[in-house]
Amino acid sequence: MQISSRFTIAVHILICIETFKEDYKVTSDFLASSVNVNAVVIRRLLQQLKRAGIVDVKRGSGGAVTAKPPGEITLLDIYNAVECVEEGKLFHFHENPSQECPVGKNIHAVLDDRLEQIQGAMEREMKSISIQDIMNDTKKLIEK
Amino acid sequence: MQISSRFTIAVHILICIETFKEDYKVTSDFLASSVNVNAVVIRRLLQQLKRAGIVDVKRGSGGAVTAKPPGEITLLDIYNAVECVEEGKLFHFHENPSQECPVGKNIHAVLDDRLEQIQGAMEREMKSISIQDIMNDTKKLIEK
DNA sequence: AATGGATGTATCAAAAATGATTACAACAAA
DNA sequence: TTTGTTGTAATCATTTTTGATACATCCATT
Repeated sequence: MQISSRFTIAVHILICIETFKEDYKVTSDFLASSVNVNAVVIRRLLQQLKRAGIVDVKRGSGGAVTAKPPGEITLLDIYNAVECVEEGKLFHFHENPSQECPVGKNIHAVLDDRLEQIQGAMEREMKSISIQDIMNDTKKLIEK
Repeated sequence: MQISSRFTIAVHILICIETFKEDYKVTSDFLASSVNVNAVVIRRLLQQLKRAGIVDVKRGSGGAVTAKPPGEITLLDIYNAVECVEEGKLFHFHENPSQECPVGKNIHAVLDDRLEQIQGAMEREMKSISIQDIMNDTKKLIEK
């Protein structure tokens, strides 16, 4: 199955925060308008990003800001923050392969490393892209 | 969300077919026992693998065999065969970003390439691993 | 200290995907 | 013709996601 839209929405949120931080108070309603989803979805995501140390959210007066420089926030950080899968495992393994069958008994031993290798390649690529990178592209497009 | 267990089950199936092809008729019931899921789940997967040209399944008399050498069946082939997502896209994009917002309007333009880059890294790694590779490891473990 | 705008979070509902299971027609070989 | 198997439809339960409402909590400002 696909990786949830939480991930692309979270990236969208961070780009918004950085783009508008000078000119607007970036509230969950503001973000909800840009992304076009319910404000509660945004608040839930902001909580996850906050727990991961990526953003700060102010109660009462309101508004979200990044908690560290955009160059230090990678897509992998965001993925890990919002993709709440057990131990960050990309692949769902079938639960109870037969221990009587020679193949069933060994399937984990022969597959686990390969799956990690694949997931590792994906994560390496995610780690190589920062919010700053995407901000640079965004600025260029907006200025045009 | 995670990639469905259809993927690991499909790999398990193929390893079973190759491991037992000399000694048993590998039926959906046989495979269901090793994987420990319902036989219909196996049959559905075998159909998907068949449509992708990976296995042949015999009606009536029964049994499944690989349709090409295991060295030519990669994990990417299997992934594409069973992970029935629209256009094979790994990431689910939020549907309707606001066209009024400068960020919403451009979010696809700035993200699509990056997402493809990540997915590409994953697929490259999947393509580098064949059923033969996994068979080699499996044989070693079984013989021990 | 009252107010007003915002967050944090619980709860419920709806939609989509997964996976289990039953049932049975179609098929092929003995 | 019998037997074992595949191919596939139909149904159900479960899980995950996403949408939506509601409201207590918070905090800056008046």
